[in-house]
Amino acid sequence: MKQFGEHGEIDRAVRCEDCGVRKLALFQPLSQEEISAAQSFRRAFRELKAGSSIFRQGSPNTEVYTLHSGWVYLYQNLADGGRQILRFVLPGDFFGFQADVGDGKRLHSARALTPVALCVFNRSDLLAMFKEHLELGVRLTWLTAYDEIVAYEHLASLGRRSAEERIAYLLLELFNRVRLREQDPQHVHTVRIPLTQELIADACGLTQVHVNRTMKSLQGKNILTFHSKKLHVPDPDRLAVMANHNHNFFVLKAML
Amino acid sequence: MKQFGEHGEIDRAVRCEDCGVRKLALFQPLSQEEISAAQSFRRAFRELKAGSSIFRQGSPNTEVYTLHSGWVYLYQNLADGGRQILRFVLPGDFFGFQADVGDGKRLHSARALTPVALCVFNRSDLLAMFKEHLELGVRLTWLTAYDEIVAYEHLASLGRRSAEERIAYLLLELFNRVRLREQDPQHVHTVRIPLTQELIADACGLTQVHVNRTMKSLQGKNILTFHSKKLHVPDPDRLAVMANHNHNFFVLKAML
DNA sequence: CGCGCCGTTGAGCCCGTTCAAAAAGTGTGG
DNA sequence: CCACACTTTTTGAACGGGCTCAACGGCGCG
Repeated sequence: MKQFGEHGEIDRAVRCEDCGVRKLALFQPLSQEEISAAQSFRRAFRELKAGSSIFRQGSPNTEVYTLHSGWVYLYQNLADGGRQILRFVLPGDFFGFQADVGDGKRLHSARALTPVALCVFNRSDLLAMFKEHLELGVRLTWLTAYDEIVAYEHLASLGRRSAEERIAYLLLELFNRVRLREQDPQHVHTVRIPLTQELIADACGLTQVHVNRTMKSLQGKNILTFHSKKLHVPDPDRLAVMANHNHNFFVLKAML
Repeated sequence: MKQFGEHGEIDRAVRCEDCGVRKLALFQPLSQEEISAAQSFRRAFRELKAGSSIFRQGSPNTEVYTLHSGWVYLYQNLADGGRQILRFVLPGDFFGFQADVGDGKRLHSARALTPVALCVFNRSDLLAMFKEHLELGVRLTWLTAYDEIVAYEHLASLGRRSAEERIAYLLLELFNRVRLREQDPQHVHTVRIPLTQELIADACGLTQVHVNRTMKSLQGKNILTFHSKKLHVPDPDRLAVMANHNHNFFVLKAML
């Protein structure tokens, strides 16, 4: 048996084959054998309070994670005190896999937005996983490539979109990602999004004050409401028009 | 033997083991055996004129490429006519590998900035490459993860940086990447960068007019000069300060 | 020479920022 | 259940970085 319990507790850890978020995760379309292989590589099941740091830029790049429950965000701190959020991580998502560049240090930080539970793997085990279970390696590559195209969509958003469009796009994306985790996505119009206006601002490259005003305006147009962490979208198609990020919306839509 | 010559000519294709850009490429740290395996998977060696389209968003996602010579850029067209450049591709770089999302269509476009020569591979052969040569698969994953962190750095740039900083950062990055391809990088202070101000604008999320004014100002501060495609940087460290993108610079520096 | 692409310059405007302060949650302990 | 502290949201007023629109200049190329 593996050494669990470094921070988390073994008895609260779910076995991979019984895991409810697995259908969304790294190990989704895999055989029983591959799933137990994955489980054998798991090094810890770690539970953290909201606001905890998971890793920081500059720290050694040794672990990778699957988020079991809660929300995580990846961000970069800038010299002038600014912060850019790079990605929001939802249950089932894989994160923390970063190319090794020279010094083996993290280039960005990860923090728990809510209380979270993580499945922890050693980065150094990945090569062995590759060797023993080709499908796991292929899947890791696919996930990394997927994160890359998502990052590219966000690049286009930050580079070329107005405040209104950026916010609409971010909320639409999160709305759809959360809906995906529901049993009947098409009929869900209200989802819980545990963000503050400041976090939205840091993800969209705007100030909190301007996020407030812009969301007010979106509300005035009956595109969405967002109160006490509940995002309500009466007509997702109208929000998509607002986001003006044509084709990507169809991608997200196709996954529903 | 494989069917070459679809667009390019077999006789101008270099064998992988003799290839000058290989040291920078996907197949860099590999054994002789793996290199010839890579070569056996190459489907074409394709030469294109400056301005040619390599693939377009919406087209089927079937090929991947190594750039043998010239410059390529990846970009996304937006509904309102705007354009965001996602990445500049230099000789030896791998590109065109995109996660398959539902419909198997490209999410962005690629275009030749200069005359280019490409080594073309079939996307569908990648799995076989994985199976037969584990190291090639690991390397592909590493490269994809590397592209992701580069995209994240650009996200931070577009989200949180001033026009001056964005331009300084882009030019510093390209300066260092081109220098890497020289025999004695540390002593090179002038490199050829085949960009127009409009392309710089589309990469930095600015207008061409404002790029012009900002570069003028950088020139006035003796940070750099850029005339007839020649970028001269008297003191890269000062440019790095201007770019204000602290740690990433050290990454690029470490690779020199 | 003439055409087209690219770079340069000017004037005015607007989106988003900055600074500041108040109001409205939200959680905690008594 | 209230008092208190802290976080988050809301609102106002003024500023400014980057945009828009427009015209001109320069250079390469057929």
